[in-house]
Amino acid sequence: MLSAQRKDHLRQILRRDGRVVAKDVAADLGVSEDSIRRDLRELADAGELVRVYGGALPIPPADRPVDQRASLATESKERVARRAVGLIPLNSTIVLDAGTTTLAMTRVLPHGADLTVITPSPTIALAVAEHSDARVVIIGGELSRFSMVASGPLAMEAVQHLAADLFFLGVTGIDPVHGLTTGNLDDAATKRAIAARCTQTYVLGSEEKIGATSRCPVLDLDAVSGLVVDPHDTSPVIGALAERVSVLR
Amino acid sequence: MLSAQRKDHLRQILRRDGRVVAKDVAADLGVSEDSIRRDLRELADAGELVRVYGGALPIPPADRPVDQRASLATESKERVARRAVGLIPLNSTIVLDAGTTTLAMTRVLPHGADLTVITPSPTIALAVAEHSDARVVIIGGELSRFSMVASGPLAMEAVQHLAADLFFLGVTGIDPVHGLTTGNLDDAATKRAIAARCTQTYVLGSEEKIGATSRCPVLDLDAVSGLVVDPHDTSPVIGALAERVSVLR
DNA sequence: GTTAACCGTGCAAGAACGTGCAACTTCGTG
DNA sequence: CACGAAGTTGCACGTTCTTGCACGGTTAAC
Repeated sequence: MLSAQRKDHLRQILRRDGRVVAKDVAADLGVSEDSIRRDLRELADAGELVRVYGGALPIPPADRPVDQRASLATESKERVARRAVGLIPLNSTIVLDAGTTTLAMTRVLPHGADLTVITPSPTIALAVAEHSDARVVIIGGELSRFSMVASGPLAMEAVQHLAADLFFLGVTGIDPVHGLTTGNLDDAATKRAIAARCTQTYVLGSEEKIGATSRCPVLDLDAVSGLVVDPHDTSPVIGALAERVSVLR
Repeated sequence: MLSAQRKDHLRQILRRDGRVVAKDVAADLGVSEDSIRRDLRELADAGELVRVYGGALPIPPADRPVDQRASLATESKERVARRAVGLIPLNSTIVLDAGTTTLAMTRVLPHGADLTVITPSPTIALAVAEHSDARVVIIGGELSRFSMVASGPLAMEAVQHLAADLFFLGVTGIDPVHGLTTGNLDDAATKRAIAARCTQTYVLGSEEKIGATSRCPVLDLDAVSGLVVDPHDTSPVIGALAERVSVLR
């Protein structure tokens, strides 16, 4: 096991789980805890994580350089993103919708997982290319000014030619009564078309979406495979949602 | 075992396993570790991988040639961009290639000109949407890691369905003998396909491209409608180019 | 306050490294 | 064909880096 590779592994665990336990990793990789501790110390010196008793944690947002903090999602979105990334199997093809939560997902995508990421959003496409080694396929079409996503007839046609395992759907409203809603009619149609071409569809439900309703219906709650929510979210609406859809937290 | 053959083998292992362990490969191929180390060092010098203690790893995504974002447009590029934008008629449909010069064009696009801008580059798409009121159409396909442009079979197919008045082509080499060249084979094919679907093609020739030659031929000089160069550029090569193509400055 | 887990440091063994060198091959030239 | 130049390869050498262990101090938990 190469030292550099070990560090990559540590970074990945940190991104996936939000923490690193030195002892566990040492046992996992079959090396001494000393080596892990040394790696963690070096990564901490490089400013990539903070060392704590027993392992390491990500750098708290407040301590990060400002340029990083500006483009950061809220903590709720980051937790949802982490949970969602955990659903991605190796060697799979996934579709990432536009949105801040999916953008947060791009930062915690696993390396070396042989992923293909399809997206209608130029922003997401660039972010995936920058942060991971996944193949990136962009769906063409006219950019909707509303959401900066390819939509319209060109996009609808492009969608007909794709197929994927998972679709991570972003909406602006998730409500037990009104279902999944978003603000733009074209976008809603594109989202539906993508969902129809994917084996499973998961909705990303960060805090502020739960219980909200927008103008354009996208899908019914029972039309999706699951709803990924913030584990820390205690909203009672989630209980009501759970009666109609499988809730993952 | 030839050195070049060995290097191919190393590249292959790196792609397959995501790492190379010098000792293992040496044993596998029946050559000394020294030779493997030499090969790895050369591949690292060529920027194909990063050398680490014990072997080598792929280049981390963050360090790849993302010249688009990093480098600001030089003054030469800005003058070329301004001259090129002057060629755009009202109510037209144009294709903007990827590149820093086209990126500079997005900042000086006219407002209220009822433009449609088609592009295979997510970066350009976002820039156009931000700086102008043009309709933006993005060409889908697999993102080439080299240039962050949609290319490959999907892009080729998407290109067949478009039509435009003007194509502003970006290349990395413009030479009287070798013609128009770029660094990536797939990209070159995409550029050719786009040019075939546009009434006119103009090449953007900022200073550093004039007289330069890259590996992959894109088009002959006489296959394009014109070459837009920096009015301040006094390179004698431009004279030689003018014999084969109409030069606009 | 006691205990067990965790930490940092120093150290020695081993692995990997770069360099210089000699033997060998390849290639171009006379 | 002969010859020399240039390149490649493996080996030897000293150097650097990594690793696991031992030891004593520190921290968290009970």
